[in-house]
Amino acid sequence: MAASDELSVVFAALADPTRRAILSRLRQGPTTVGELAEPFSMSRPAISQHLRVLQNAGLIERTTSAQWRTCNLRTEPLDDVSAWIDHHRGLWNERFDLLDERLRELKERSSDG
Amino acid sequence: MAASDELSVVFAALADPTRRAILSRLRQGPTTVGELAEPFSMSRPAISQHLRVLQNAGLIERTTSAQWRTCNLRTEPLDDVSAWIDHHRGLWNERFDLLDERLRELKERSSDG
DNA sequence: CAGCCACGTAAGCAACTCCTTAATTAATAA
DNA sequence: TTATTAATTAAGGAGTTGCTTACGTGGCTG
Repeated sequence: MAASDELSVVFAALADPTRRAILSRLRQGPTTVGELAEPFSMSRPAISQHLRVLQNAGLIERTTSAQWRTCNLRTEPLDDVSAWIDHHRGLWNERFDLLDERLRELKERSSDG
Repeated sequence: MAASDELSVVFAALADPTRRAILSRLRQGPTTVGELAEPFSMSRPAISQHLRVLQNAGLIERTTSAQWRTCNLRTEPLDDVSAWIDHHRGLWNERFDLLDERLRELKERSSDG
C-alpha cells in the first residue's frame, strides 16, 4: 500500500474481494469473527488480518464480550470515498438535475411499494 | 494486489495518491505524459508505471501522435465503484431524504457562487 | 546520416501483502 | 485445576508494489 493517507488506506482496504465480502456480510448486522470466517476457504488468522485492515481503515469496529469479538460495520469512511468518486465522475458541477430527478423517482417508488 | 477482478483492480488503482492526483489533473483535459509528470518529484518511468496501472483499470486511455502520448480520463469504471460504495453506505434503501437535502444545498451554493 | 526528444521497457531492490502453521491469550465449563 | 472454545499474535515465505538507474524505441530535425 505504501501510502498512509486516509483515502488511500480506505481504497486499499476495499481492493480485496474477501474484505468486500466481509463488509457485505456485515450489512446484515453485527457478527462474530468465526461466523464471518465460515464462508471462506481460508484460515482464521487470515480473516483476523483482513479484519485488522478493515479496522485500520475505520470500516469496522470490534467489541469484546466473553470470548467473542463482535464486528460492526462503520460507513463513515465511505463518505469520503464517495465524495472523491462523485467529484471525478463529474457529478458535482454538472449533473445535479439528473441525480435529483432519479432520487425523486426512487423515493416515489419506495413510498409506493 | 493479488485480486484480479475488475472492482479490485479499480480500487487498487485508486489506492495511491500519485495516481489520484494524475486523475485529478486529467479532469482539466487531455495531457501528455511529460506534462503529467512535471508536478511530481519522481522519475518518468515511475509515472509511466502509474499510468499503466490506471490504464489496466480502464481509468485512462492513451493515444499516440508523433512522439507524444496523450492521456484521456475514462470515468466508466467509477460507475461500478460508485454503485458498490453507495450500496454499502445504505443509501439505496434508506436515507434518500438526507441525500436529497444535501444535494439541494450544494446546488444552491454552486448557483450562488 | 547523427543527434535529440518523448516515452517505454528491463532489471534490481526495499518494503509490503496475503497467506500459512504454530504458539499464545483469554473466557467458559467440567 | 484441566480441557475446550474463540480469537489473536508470531514467524516465515511466495508474490507484488513502487521506486530507482540504465538502456531501448520510435519520431522529428539538422
